Amino acid sequence: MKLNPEKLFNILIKQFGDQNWWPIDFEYHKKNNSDPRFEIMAGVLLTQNTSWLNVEKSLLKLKIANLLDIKKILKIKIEDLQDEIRASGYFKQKAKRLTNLSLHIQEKYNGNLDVFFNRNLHTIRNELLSINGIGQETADSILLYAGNLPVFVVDKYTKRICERLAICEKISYEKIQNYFEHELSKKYSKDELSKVYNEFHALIVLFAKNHCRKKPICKTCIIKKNCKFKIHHDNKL
DNA sequence: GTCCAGGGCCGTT
DNA sequence: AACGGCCATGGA
Repeated sequence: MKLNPEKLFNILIKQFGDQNWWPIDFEYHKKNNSDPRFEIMAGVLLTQNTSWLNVEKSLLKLKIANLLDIKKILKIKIEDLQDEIRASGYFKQKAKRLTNLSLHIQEKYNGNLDVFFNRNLHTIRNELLSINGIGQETADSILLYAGNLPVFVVDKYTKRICERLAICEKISYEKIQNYFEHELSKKYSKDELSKVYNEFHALIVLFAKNHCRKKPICKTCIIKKNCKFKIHHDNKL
């Protein structure tokens, strides 16, 4: 059986169930009367090439300092912001990137995320891409998880899994994204797509962390019969 | 000690 | 267009 995006999605969701991303503490934002979407945007930036465990440390420090807010990010000194996010690495770059994003939304939309997200998807995407420090994956993760907009996110894991499971070749970000969105939009209605893309990417991350690592753990992998990756380290098959 | 993690920018070829 | 160096911390 040759895998395609829809089959992979069905296999993963049957095995692991709904993930209900983005991982976030909504209670904090209720108590604090703050916008959870900004925590998601900050988390997306901080997790660039960085383990989520380290990002959680930074997010916790930002909460304790009461800094998960566009205006407050813009108010404090950049050195102090760097200190708060040191645990998630590249802290000088990422402090600048958090500032770049905050400044953009503050200046163009008076910090109003409703106004920012309530526009054409591609308009927002191009705008995000124009901000230094935001590339395609970061932009799409913000659109999908903070904006609840229907975009399929392609990351390192998606590419790795696509190659190993022979779903598609080693091709560009856009081509993988177009392929997945094209296939899935044939099977799901417009209203379902945001949820499907949301769950799918979360499941890909989970599967890649648990099994399809750089050095894979194949013994307990549920899809190994479709895998063309040669080095099954712990595989007694 | 080594490897790796939910990328992106910038300069060179 | 494609590639390499760089950015940095902390867990396995």
